Amino acid sequence: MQSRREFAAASPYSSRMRILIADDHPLFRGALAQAVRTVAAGAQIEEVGSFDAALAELAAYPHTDLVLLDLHMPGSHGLMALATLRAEYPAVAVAMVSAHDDVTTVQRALVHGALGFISKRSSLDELQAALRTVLAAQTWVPPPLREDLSSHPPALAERHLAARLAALSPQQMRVLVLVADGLLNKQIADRLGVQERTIKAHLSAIFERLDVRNRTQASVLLRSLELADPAQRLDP
Amino acid sequence: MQSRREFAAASPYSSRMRILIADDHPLFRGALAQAVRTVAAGAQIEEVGSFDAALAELAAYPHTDLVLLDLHMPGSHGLMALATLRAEYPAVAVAMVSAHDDVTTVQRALVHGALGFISKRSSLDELQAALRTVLAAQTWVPPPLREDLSSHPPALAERHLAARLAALSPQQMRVLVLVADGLLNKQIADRLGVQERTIKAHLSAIFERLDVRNRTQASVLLRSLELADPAQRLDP
DNA sequence: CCACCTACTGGACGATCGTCCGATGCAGGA
DNA sequence: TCCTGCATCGGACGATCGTCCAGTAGGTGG
Repeated sequence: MQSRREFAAASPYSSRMRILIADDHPLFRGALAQAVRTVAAGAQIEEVGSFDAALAELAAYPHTDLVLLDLHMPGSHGLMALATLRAEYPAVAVAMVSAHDDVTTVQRALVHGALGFISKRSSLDELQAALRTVLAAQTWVPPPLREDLSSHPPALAERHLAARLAALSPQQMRVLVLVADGLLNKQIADRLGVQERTIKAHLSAIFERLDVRNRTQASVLLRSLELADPAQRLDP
Repeated sequence: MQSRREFAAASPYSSRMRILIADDHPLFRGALAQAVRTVAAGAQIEEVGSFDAALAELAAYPHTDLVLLDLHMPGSHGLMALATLRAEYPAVAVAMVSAHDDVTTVQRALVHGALGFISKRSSLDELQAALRTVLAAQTWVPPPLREDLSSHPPALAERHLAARLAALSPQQMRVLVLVADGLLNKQIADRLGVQERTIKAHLSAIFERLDVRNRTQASVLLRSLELADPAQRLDP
């Protein structure tokens, strides 16, 4: 799949590996951390429960080796979180973690730069195997899906979309995310601490790279990374 | 669930029932038509393979009694097709038909005005029971999901979204769809055969009813009806 | 009949958008 | 070192957006 930069397997001679676990389910997050400790004894593990917290953690420690990113958590709009993270930290490997492990979703995650896709329905053995694989900078997908994935290449439109989004610089991606929230240029400028003029310059570049004509079309492209959230029952 | 108008069960004394089957899979479409013929002998059945064709058919025969609408077909962006159809023909009952029958999707379809949800994985007996139910203007959902659906009410945000979108007039919905495609006001005006001034007036009303401030936020709302398409492999 | 909604249109106006020209400083790769 | 990309900013300008004021016409239901 397309990747901005090759991931390097963490060398045993280097400093301790740093692994960030981002999942809003504390129990599963803990189980994930325990599994990581089992397969990578010396790893330094951080746990967060929201996408914003994950971004903050990465901002503090940009040299993180691997992020285990839940597909559905507060602030992460499906694959938008993956794209944001890939734009901001191209050198950081990201493995998606989700129970929503249908072929198309896994395929989309890989196309958009995920190193692997770990199913939450994995057994402990499988989970550990998955972690060993991604820690060695190898792609992992749930075994039952491998045949389907290899026989059905991703849609051309999806790869095209991924290529266009991957062409954006980190700041451009930040601007695009805010545009897709419906903010005005002035508001985006204030949010990012720059002049409105700068936002306009970014937008012109964004439109050119995404091959669109206005902000609405650009946000449609980004929003297409949104996935239907299978667990959006906030109303008891 | 919310509905603009109550559906009336087709009276046996009235003229023949008119049923529109919209599904891009010819085989399943035929099977569906056969099942309809079995449970409603005298019904007049029309079959189309795209959402645009469905709209054209309804434009020609607005007095259709029931539409069996595939969730994933060319031109229908997930639940956007349902919303469009409900806005245009509030009196026409719509039953969604899909193999993508997870609880959340079914629930969203009902919230957005579907009379029922028929799973493509149904047996022939179940399919006929489902058709009899929706033809009697009763809600149908796949039996395995009924317990889940009754115990988990839909998200407040989803109902709020549905209420706002259902408040739009047919023409306003048409405008919104084109806005969400990134078209300029002038382009929308040309497409609908009116003045740009009129589009602006519609947009002001749309923004007020959707409680948003600009076209980008409005298109985000509409696009949230989009579902991840499980079968978007166009690339052999 | 009248109130109400829908659809369409007009003038005017400020706000916002997006692009054209240009510029600077900085970091990283060839 | 040179070159490219990134990020920032400026002026100017036309295009577009969105709202304020207003009006006409048709259909529907109480």
